[in-house]
Amino acid sequence: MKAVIRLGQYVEILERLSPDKEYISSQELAELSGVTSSTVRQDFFYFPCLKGKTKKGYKVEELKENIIKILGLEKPKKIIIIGAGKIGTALSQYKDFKKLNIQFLAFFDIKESLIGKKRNNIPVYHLNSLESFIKKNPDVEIATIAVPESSAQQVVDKVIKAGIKAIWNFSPIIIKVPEDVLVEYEFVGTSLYNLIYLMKISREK
Amino acid sequence: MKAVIRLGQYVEILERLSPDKEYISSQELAELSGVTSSTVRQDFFYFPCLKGKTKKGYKVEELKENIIKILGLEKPKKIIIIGAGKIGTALSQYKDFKKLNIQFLAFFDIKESLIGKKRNNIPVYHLNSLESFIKKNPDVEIATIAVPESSAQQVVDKVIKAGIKAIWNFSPIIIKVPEDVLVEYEFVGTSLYNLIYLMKISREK
DNA sequence: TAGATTGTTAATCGATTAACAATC
DNA sequence: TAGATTGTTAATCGATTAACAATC
Repeated sequence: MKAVIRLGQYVEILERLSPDKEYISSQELAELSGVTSSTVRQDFFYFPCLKGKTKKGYKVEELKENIIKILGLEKPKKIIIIGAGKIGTALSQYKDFKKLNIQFLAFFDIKESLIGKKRNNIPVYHLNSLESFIKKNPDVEIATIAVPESSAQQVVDKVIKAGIKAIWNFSPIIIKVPEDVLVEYEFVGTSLYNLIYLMKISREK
Repeated sequence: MKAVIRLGQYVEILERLSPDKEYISSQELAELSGVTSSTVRQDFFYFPCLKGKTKKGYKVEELKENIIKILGLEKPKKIIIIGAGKIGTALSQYKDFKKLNIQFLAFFDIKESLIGKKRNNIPVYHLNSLESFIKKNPDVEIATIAVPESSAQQVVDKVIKAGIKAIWNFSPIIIKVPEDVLVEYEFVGTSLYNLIYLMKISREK
Protein backbone atom coordinates (compact mmCIF):
# COMPACT_ATOMS: atom_id res chain seq x y z
CA MET A 1 0.00 0.00 0.00
CA LYS A 2 1.27 3.43 -0.94
CA ALA A 3 0.23 4.94 2.38
CA VAL A 4 2.75 2.76 4.23
CA ILE A 5 5.58 4.00 2.04
CA ARG A 6 4.66 7.55 2.96
CA LEU A 7 4.36 6.76 6.65
CA GLY A 8 8.07 5.95 6.58
CA GLN A 9 8.80 9.31 5.03
CA TYR A 10 6.60 11.08 7.56
CA VAL A 11 8.61 9.54 10.42
CA GLU A 12 11.87 10.77 8.93
CA ILE A 13 10.39 14.24 8.61
CA LEU A 14 9.00 14.20 12.16
CA GLU A 15 12.47 13.16 13.39
CA ARG A 16 13.88 16.33 11.89
CA LEU A 17 11.43 18.83 13.38
CA SER A 18 12.70 21.15 16.07
CA PRO A 19 11.97 19.60 19.49
CA ASP A 20 9.80 22.52 20.59
CA LYS A 21 7.27 21.90 17.83
CA GLU A 22 4.33 20.32 19.64
CA TYR A 23 1.70 20.05 16.91
CA ILE A 24 1.92 19.70 13.14
CA SER A 25 -0.99 20.18 10.72
CA SER A 26 -1.70 17.94 7.75
CA GLN A 27 -0.94 21.00 5.62
CA GLU A 28 2.54 21.48 7.11
CA LEU A 29 3.44 17.81 6.95
CA ALA A 30 2.19 17.70 3.37
CA GLU A 31 4.49 20.53 2.34
CA LEU A 32 7.51 18.95 4.00
CA SER A 33 6.87 15.63 2.33
CA GLY A 34 5.78 16.86 -1.11
CA VAL A 35 2.18 15.59 -1.08
CA THR A 36 -1.23 17.20 -0.54
CA SER A 37 -2.84 17.67 2.87
CA SER A 38 -5.72 15.53 1.64
CA THR A 39 -3.34 12.64 1.08
CA VAL A 40 -1.85 13.04 4.54
CA ARG A 41 -5.28 12.96 6.21
CA GLN A 42 -6.37 10.05 4.05
CA ASP A 43 -3.21 8.13 4.98
CA PHE A 44 -3.89 8.73 8.67
CA PHE A 45 -7.58 7.84 8.31
CA TYR A 46 -6.49 4.40 7.20
CA PHE A 47 -4.95 3.72 10.63
CA PRO A 48 -7.41 4.38 13.46
CA CYS A 49 -4.70 5.29 15.98
CA LEU A 50 -3.52 8.29 13.97
CA LYS A 51 -5.86 10.97 15.31
CA GLY A 52 -5.40 14.72 15.37
CA LYS A 53 -6.99 17.64 17.18
CA THR A 54 -9.32 20.03 15.37
CA LYS A 55 -7.72 23.45 14.87
CA LYS A 56 -4.34 22.21 16.17
CA GLY A 57 -3.20 19.31 14.07
CA TYR A 58 -1.36 16.17 15.15
CA LYS A 59 0.75 15.92 18.29
CA VAL A 60 4.25 15.36 16.92
CA GLU A 61 5.57 12.92 19.53
CA GLU A 62 2.39 10.88 19.65
CA LEU A 63 2.13 10.77 15.87
CA LYS A 64 5.72 9.62 15.54
CA GLU A 65 5.35 6.90 18.13
CA ASN A 66 2.15 5.60 16.61
CA ILE A 67 3.55 5.51 13.08
CA ILE A 68 6.62 3.70 14.40
CA LYS A 69 4.32 1.09 15.93
CA ILE A 70 2.34 0.69 12.73
CA LEU A 71 5.52 0.20 10.75
CA GLY A 72 6.79 -2.37 13.25
CA LEU A 73 9.82 -0.29 14.18
CA GLU A 74 9.20 -0.09 17.93
CA LYS A 75 11.38 -3.12 18.65
CA PRO A 76 15.02 -3.19 17.42
CA LYS A 77 15.43 -4.76 14.00
CA LYS A 78 18.62 -6.73 13.49
CA ILE A 79 20.06 -6.83 10.02
CA ILE A 80 23.11 -8.28 8.33
CA ILE A 81 24.72 -7.04 5.14
CA ILE A 82 26.13 -9.42 2.57
CA GLY A 83 28.86 -7.59 0.70
CA ALA A 84 31.13 -5.14 2.50
CA GLY A 85 31.60 -2.91 -0.53
CA LYS A 86 30.64 0.72 -1.08
CA ILE A 87 26.87 0.22 -1.08
CA GLY A 88 26.85 -1.94 2.03
CA THR A 89 29.04 0.45 3.98
CA ALA A 90 27.02 3.46 2.83
CA LEU A 91 23.83 1.86 4.14
CA SER A 92 25.34 1.06 7.51
CA GLN A 93 26.16 4.76 7.93
CA TYR A 94 22.66 6.07 7.35
CA LYS A 95 21.72 8.05 10.46
CA ASP A 96 17.94 7.68 10.38
CA PHE A 97 18.37 3.94 10.76
CA LYS A 98 20.06 4.33 14.11
CA LYS A 99 17.28 6.63 15.33
CA LEU A 100 14.67 4.10 14.25
CA ASN A 101 16.16 1.15 16.08
CA ILE A 102 17.55 -0.47 12.97
CA GLN A 103 20.81 -2.24 13.80
CA PHE A 104 23.39 -3.63 11.44
CA LEU A 105 25.12 -6.49 13.23
CA ALA A 106 27.64 -7.75 10.73
CA PHE A 107 28.98 -7.74 7.18
CA PHE A 108 29.71 -10.93 5.29
CA ASP A 109 32.13 -11.07 2.39
CA ILE A 110 34.56 -13.40 0.68
CA LYS A 111 37.40 -10.95 0.15
CA GLU A 112 40.14 -12.13 2.49
CA SER A 113 41.60 -8.65 2.98
CA LEU A 114 38.37 -7.43 4.57
CA ILE A 115 37.62 -10.34 6.87
CA GLY A 116 38.29 -9.83 10.55
CA LYS A 117 38.34 -6.06 10.08
CA LYS A 118 35.60 -3.59 10.90
CA ARG A 119 33.72 -1.24 8.62
CA ASN A 120 31.96 1.63 10.23
CA ASN A 121 32.55 -0.21 13.51
CA ILE A 122 30.67 -3.30 12.29
CA PRO A 123 32.65 -6.57 11.99
CA VAL A 124 33.24 -8.25 8.64
CA TYR A 125 33.02 -12.05 8.66
CA HIS A 126 33.59 -14.66 5.98
CA LEU A 127 30.48 -15.71 4.09
CA ASN A 128 31.20 -19.29 5.17
CA SER A 129 30.42 -18.41 8.76
CA LEU A 130 26.97 -17.09 7.89
CA GLU A 131 25.03 -20.14 9.06
CA SER A 132 26.79 -20.43 12.39
CA PHE A 133 26.35 -16.68 12.95
CA ILE A 134 22.59 -16.92 12.39
CA LYS A 135 22.42 -19.89 14.74
CA LYS A 136 24.11 -17.83 17.43
CA ASN A 137 21.97 -14.77 16.60
CA PRO A 138 18.50 -16.07 15.81
CA ASP A 139 17.03 -12.58 16.19
CA VAL A 140 18.58 -11.48 12.90
CA GLU A 141 15.54 -11.05 10.67
CA ILE A 142 16.72 -9.32 7.52
CA ALA A 143 19.61 -9.83 5.11
CA THR A 144 20.73 -7.03 2.82
CA ILE A 145 22.13 -8.20 -0.50
CA ALA A 146 24.85 -5.81 -1.64
CA VAL A 147 26.97 -8.03 -3.86
CA PRO A 148 27.61 -7.96 -7.63
CA GLU A 149 24.80 -9.43 -9.73
CA SER A 150 26.92 -12.42 -10.74
CA SER A 151 26.88 -13.80 -7.20
CA ALA A 152 23.53 -12.40 -6.04
CA GLN A 153 21.42 -15.54 -6.53
CA GLN A 154 24.03 -17.81 -4.91
CA VAL A 155 24.27 -15.52 -1.91
CA VAL A 156 20.48 -15.36 -1.63
CA ASP A 157 20.34 -19.16 -1.60
CA LYS A 158 22.83 -19.26 1.26
CA VAL A 159 20.96 -16.63 3.22
CA ILE A 160 17.69 -18.54 2.85
CA LYS A 161 19.36 -21.81 3.78
CA ALA A 162 20.53 -20.11 6.97
CA GLY A 163 16.90 -19.39 7.81
CA ILE A 164 16.43 -15.72 6.87
CA LYS A 165 12.88 -14.86 5.74
CA ALA A 166 13.27 -11.27 4.58
CA ILE A 167 15.65 -9.88 1.97
CA TRP A 168 16.50 -6.32 1.04
CA ASN A 169 18.00 -6.64 -2.40
CA PHE A 170 20.35 -4.08 -3.98
CA SER A 171 21.52 -6.33 -6.78
CA PRO A 172 19.95 -5.35 -10.10
CA ILE A 173 18.26 -8.68 -10.80
CA ILE A 174 15.04 -10.44 -9.87
CA ILE A 175 16.01 -13.16 -7.42
CA LYS A 176 14.30 -16.52 -6.93
CA VAL A 177 13.07 -17.26 -3.42
CA PRO A 178 10.60 -19.66 -1.77
CA GLU A 179 7.06 -18.39 -1.27
CA ASP A 180 7.48 -17.62 2.41
CA VAL A 181 10.44 -15.29 1.90
CA LEU A 182 9.77 -11.57 1.51
CA VAL A 183 11.90 -9.51 -0.88
CA GLU A 184 12.14 -5.78 -1.35
CA TYR A 185 14.02 -4.45 -4.33
CA GLU A 186 16.04 -1.29 -4.51
CA PHE A 187 16.73 -0.49 -8.15
CA VAL A 188 19.11 2.47 -8.11
CA GLY A 189 18.91 3.22 -11.79
CA THR A 190 15.14 3.61 -11.88
CA SER A 191 14.82 7.13 -10.59
CA LEU A 192 17.73 8.34 -12.72
CA TYR A 193 16.14 6.95 -15.88
CA ASN A 194 12.91 8.64 -14.91
CA LEU A 195 14.72 11.94 -14.39
CA ILE A 196 16.36 11.67 -17.81
CA TYR A 197 12.96 10.90 -19.37
CA LEU A 198 11.39 13.93 -17.68
CA MET A 199 14.24 16.10 -19.00
CA LYS A 200 13.55 14.83 -22.50
CA ILE A 201 9.80 15.48 -22.19
CA SER A 202 10.25 18.97 -20.78
CA ARG A 203 12.62 19.83 -23.63
CA GLU A 204 10.06 18.66 -26.18
CA LYS A 205 7.31 20.84 -24.77
CA MET B 1 4.02 7.58 -15.46
CA LYS B 2 4.59 4.13 -14.06
CA ALA B 3 5.21 2.61 -17.49
CA VAL B 4 8.36 4.71 -17.90
CA ILE B 5 9.77 3.41 -14.61
CA ARG B 6 9.30 -0.12 -15.90
CA LEU B 7 10.82 0.66 -19.29
CA GLY B 8 14.07 1.37 -17.46
CA GLN B 9 13.88 -2.01 -15.76
CA TYR B 10 13.10 -3.73 -19.04
CA VAL B 11 16.26 -2.28 -20.59
CA GLU B 12 18.39 -3.58 -17.74
CA ILE B 13 16.84 -7.02 -18.18
CA LEU B 14 17.31 -6.95 -21.95
CA GLU B 15 20.97 -6.02 -21.40
CA ARG B 16 21.42 -9.21 -19.41
CA LEU B 17 19.90 -11.65 -21.92
CA SER B 18 22.22 -14.03 -23.69
CA PRO B 19 23.25 -12.50 -27.04
CA ASP B 20 21.79 -15.37 -29.06
CA LYS B 21 18.25 -14.66 -27.83
CA GLU B 22 16.59 -13.02 -30.82
CA TYR B 23 12.98 -12.64 -29.66
CA ILE B 24 11.38 -12.27 -26.23
CA SER B 25 7.67 -12.64 -25.51
CA SER B 26 5.68 -10.36 -23.22
CA GLN B 27 5.25 -13.43 -21.00
CA GLU B 28 9.01 -14.01 -20.65
CA LEU B 29 9.82 -10.35 -20.06
CA ALA B 30 7.03 -10.19 -17.50
CA GLU B 31 8.47 -13.07 -15.51
CA LEU B 32 11.96 -11.60 -15.52
CA SER B 33 10.70 -8.24 -14.34
CA GLY B 34 8.10 -9.40 -11.86
CA VAL B 35 4.98 -8.03 -13.57
CA THR B 36 2.19 -9.55 -15.71
CA SER B 37 2.37 -10.01 -19.47
CA SER B 38 -0.68 -7.77 -19.73
CA THR B 39 1.23 -4.95 -18.09
CA VAL B 40 4.17 -5.44 -20.44
CA ARG B 41 1.94 -5.26 -23.51
CA GLN B 42 0.05 -2.30 -22.13
CA ASP B 43 3.34 -0.48 -21.44
CA PHE B 44 4.47 -1.09 -25.01
CA PHE B 45 1.10 -0.11 -26.44
CA TYR B 46 1.61 3.33 -24.93
CA PHE B 47 4.61 3.91 -27.20
CA PRO B 48 3.80 3.30 -30.88
CA CYS B 49 7.36 2.31 -31.78
CA LEU B 50 7.35 -0.72 -29.48
CA LYS B 51 5.84 -3.34 -31.81
CA GLY B 52 6.17 -7.12 -31.68
CA LYS B 53 5.55 -9.99 -34.04
CA THR B 54 2.55 -12.31 -33.59
CA LYS B 55 3.61 -15.74 -32.37
CA LYS B 56 7.24 -14.63 -31.90
CA GLY B 57 7.32 -11.74 -29.49
CA TYR B 58 9.56 -8.68 -29.56
CA LYS B 59 12.92 -8.49 -31.30
CA VAL B 60 15.36 -8.02 -28.43
CA GLU B 61 17.83 -5.65 -30.07
CA GLU B 62 15.15 -3.52 -31.68
CA LEU B 63 13.13 -3.36 -28.48
CA LYS B 64 16.17 -2.32 -26.46
CA GLU B 65 17.15 0.40 -28.91
CA ASN B 66 13.65 1.80 -29.08
CA ILE B 67 13.20 1.88 -25.31
CA ILE B 68 16.59 3.59 -25.01
CA LYS B 69 15.38 6.25 -27.42
CA ILE B 70 12.11 6.72 -25.55
CA LEU B 71 13.97 7.17 -22.29
CA GLY B 72 16.33 9.68 -23.84
CA LEU B 73 19.38 7.51 -23.24
CA GLU B 74 20.61 7.31 -26.82
CA LYS B 75 22.93 10.24 -26.41
CA PRO B 76 25.57 10.26 -23.61
CA LYS B 77 24.34 11.85 -20.38
CA LYS B 78 26.97 13.73 -18.41
CA ILE B 79 26.57 13.82 -14.67
CA ILE B 80 28.50 15.21 -11.71
CA ILE B 81 28.36 13.93 -8.14
CA ILE B 82 28.46 16.28 -5.20
CA GLY B 83 29.93 14.40 -2.27
CA ALA B 84 32.72 11.86 -2.79
CA GLY B 85 31.62 9.64 0.09
CA LYS B 86 30.42 6.06 0.09
CA ILE B 87 27.12 6.65 -1.71
CA GLY B 88 28.63 8.81 -4.42
CA THR B 89 31.41 6.34 -5.12
CA ALA B 90 29.02 3.38 -5.09
CA LEU B 91 26.89 5.07 -7.75
CA SER B 92 29.82 5.82 -9.99
CA GLN B 93 30.66 2.09 -10.02
CA TYR B 94 27.27 0.87 -11.17
CA LYS B 95 27.86 -1.09 -14.36
CA ASP B 96 24.51 -0.64 -16.09
CA PHE B 97 25.17 3.09 -16.20
CA LYS B 98 28.23 2.63 -18.34
CA LYS B 99 26.31 0.42 -20.74
CA LEU B 100 23.56 2.99 -21.01
CA ASN B 101 25.83 5.89 -21.89
CA ILE B 102 25.62 7.50 -18.49
CA GLN B 103 28.92 9.20 -17.67
CA PHE B 104 30.10 10.54 -14.34
CA LEU B 105 32.55 13.33 -15.10
CA ALA B 106 33.61 14.53 -11.66
CA PHE B 107 33.10 14.51 -7.91
CA PHE B 108 32.93 17.70 -5.88
CA ASP B 109 33.69 17.78 -2.18
CA ILE B 110 35.09 20.08 0.50
CA LYS B 111 37.28 17.55 2.29
CA GLU B 112 40.84 18.65 1.51
CA SER B 113 42.26 15.12 1.77
CA LEU B 114 40.12 13.97 -1.17
CA ILE B 115 40.62 16.89 -3.53
CA GLY B 116 42.95 16.34 -6.44
CA LYS B 117 42.69 12.59 -6.05
CA LYS B 118 40.59 10.18 -8.09
CA ARG B 119 37.82 7.87 -6.98
CA ASN B 120 36.93 5.05 -9.27
CA ASN B 121 39.05 6.87 -11.85
CA ILE B 122 36.89 10.01 -11.65
CA PRO B 123 38.58 13.22 -10.42
CA VAL B 124 37.54 14.90 -7.17
CA TYR B 125 37.46 18.72 -7.29
CA HIS B 126 36.77 21.31 -4.64
CA LEU B 127 33.17 22.45 -4.44
CA ASN B 128 34.39 26.01 -5.02
CA SER B 129 35.41 25.13 -8.55
CA LEU B 130 31.91 23.90 -9.43
CA GLU B 131 30.83 27.00 -11.36
CA SER B 132 33.98 27.21 -13.44
CA PHE B 133 33.74 23.48 -14.18
CA ILE B 134 30.18 23.83 -15.45
CA LYS B 135 31.23 26.79 -17.58
CA LYS B 136 33.94 24.67 -19.17
CA ASN B 137 31.59 21.66 -19.48
CA PRO B 138 28.20 23.06 -20.43
CA ASP B 139 27.01 19.62 -21.50
CA VAL B 140 26.77 18.50 -17.86
CA GLU B 141 23.04 18.16 -17.35
CA ILE B 142 22.53 16.43 -14.03
CA ALA B 143 23.94 16.86 -10.53
CA THR B 144 23.75 14.05 -8.00
CA ILE B 145 23.45 15.20 -4.40
CA ALA B 146 25.23 12.73 -2.12
CA VAL B 147 26.12 14.93 0.85
CA PRO B 148 24.88 14.88 4.48
CA GLU B 149 21.46 16.41 5.00
CA SER B 150 22.92 19.36 6.91
CA SER B 151 24.60 20.72 3.79
CA ALA B 152 22.18 19.39 1.16
CA GLN B 153 20.14 22.58 0.61
CA GLN B 154 23.28 24.79 0.45
CA VAL B 155 24.85 22.47 -2.10
CA VAL B 156 21.65 22.41 -4.14
CA ASP B 157 21.62 26.21 -4.20
CA LYS B 158 25.20 26.22 -5.54
CA VAL B 159 24.40 23.64 -8.17
CA ILE B 160 21.40 25.64 -9.38
CA LYS B 161 23.41 28.86 -9.40
CA ALA B 162 25.90 27.08 -11.66
CA GLY B 163 23.07 26.47 -14.12
CA ILE B 164 22.11 22.82 -13.55
CA LYS B 165 18.44 22.07 -14.24
CA ALA B 166 18.14 18.47 -13.06
CA ILE B 167 18.97 17.04 -9.65
CA TRP B 168 19.17 13.45 -8.44
CA ASN B 169 18.87 13.74 -4.70
CA PHE B 170 20.12 11.14 -2.23
CA SER B 171 19.89 13.40 0.82
CA PRO B 172 16.92 12.48 2.98
CA ILE B 173 15.17 15.85 2.83
CA ILE B 174 12.82 17.67 0.49
CA ILE B 175 14.91 20.35 -1.20
CA LYS B 176 13.72 23.75 -2.40
CA VAL B 177 14.31 24.51 -6.07
CA PRO B 178 13.00 26.96 -8.69
CA GLU B 179 10.09 25.78 -10.82
CA ASP B 180 12.17 24.99 -13.87
CA VAL B 181 14.48 22.58 -12.03
CA LEU B 182 13.62 18.88 -12.03
CA VAL B 183 14.31 16.78 -8.94
CA GLU B 184 14.18 13.04 -8.42
CA TYR B 185 14.40 11.67 -4.90
CA GLU B 186 16.02 8.46 -3.82
CA PHE B 187 14.86 7.68 -0.29
CA VAL B 188 16.90 4.66 0.77
CA GLY B 189 14.95 3.94 3.91
CA THR B 190 11.59 3.66 2.19
CA SER B 191 11.83 0.12 0.88
CA LEU B 192 13.35 -1.14 4.13
CA TYR B 193 10.48 0.31 6.17
CA ASN B 194 8.06 -1.30 3.77
CA LEU B 195 9.80 -4.66 4.15
CA ILE B 196 9.61 -4.41 7.94
CA TYR B 197 5.91 -3.54 7.69
CA LEU B 198 5.26 -6.53 5.43
CA MET B 199 7.07 -8.75 7.93
CA LYS B 200 4.84 -7.46 10.70
CA ILE B 201 1.67 -8.00 8.63
CA SER B 202 2.65 -11.52 7.59
CA ARG B 203 3.37 -12.44 11.23
CA GLU B 204 -0.06 -11.18 12.25
CA LYS B 205 -1.84 -13.28 9.69
C1' DT C 1 -4.77 -26.34 -39.63
C1' DA C 2 -3.91 -25.58 -34.66
C1' DG C 3 -1.64 -22.94 -31.45
C1' DA C 4 0.78 -19.05 -29.76
C1' DT C 5 1.21 -14.38 -29.16
C1' DT C 6 0.33 -9.65 -30.18
C1' DG C 7 -2.53 -5.35 -30.09
C1' DT C 8 -6.37 -3.23 -28.24
C1' DT C 9 -10.64 -2.44 -25.76
C1' DA C 10 -13.22 -2.80 -21.66
C1' DA C 11 -13.62 -3.87 -16.74
C1' DT C 12 -11.70 -3.59 -12.41
C1' DC C 13 -9.14 -1.99 -8.94
C1' DG C 14 -6.69 1.25 -6.11
C1' DA C 15 -4.96 5.78 -5.12
C1' DT C 16 -5.56 10.69 -5.08
C1' DT C 17 -8.11 14.74 -4.80
C1' DA C 18 -12.12 17.48 -3.68
C1' DA C 19 -15.51 18.83 -0.71
C1' DC C 20 -17.55 19.84 3.43
C1' DA C 21 -19.87 18.94 7.93
C1' DA C 22 -18.23 18.56 12.57
C1' DT C 23 -15.43 20.40 16.01
C1' DC C 24 -12.87 23.27 18.95
C1' DT D 1 -18.28 34.31 17.38
C1' DA D 2 -15.13 33.50 13.37
C1' DG D 3 -11.67 30.77 11.62
C1' DA D 4 -8.87 26.79 11.27
C1' DT D 5 -8.33 22.10 10.88
C1' DT D 6 -9.73 17.40 11.31
C1' DG D 7 -12.34 13.20 9.83
C1' DT D 8 -14.90 11.24 6.36
C1' DT D 9 -17.47 10.55 2.13
C1' DA D 10 -17.80 10.98 -2.70
C1' DA D 11 -15.75 12.05 -7.20
C1' DT D 12 -12.02 11.67 -10.11
C1' DC D 13 -8.17 9.96 -11.95
C1' DG D 14 -4.77 6.60 -13.28
C1' DA D 15 -2.94 2.03 -13.37
C1' DT D 16 -3.60 -2.88 -13.74
C1' DT D 17 -5.86 -6.85 -15.22
C1' DA D 18 -8.95 -9.47 -18.13
C1' DA D 19 -10.55 -10.75 -22.37
C1' DC D 20 -10.40 -11.73 -26.98
C1' DA D 21 -10.26 -10.84 -32.03
C1' DA D 22 -6.58 -10.56 -35.34
C1' DT D 23 -2.54 -12.52 -37.08
C1' DC D 24 1.04 -15.47 -38.43
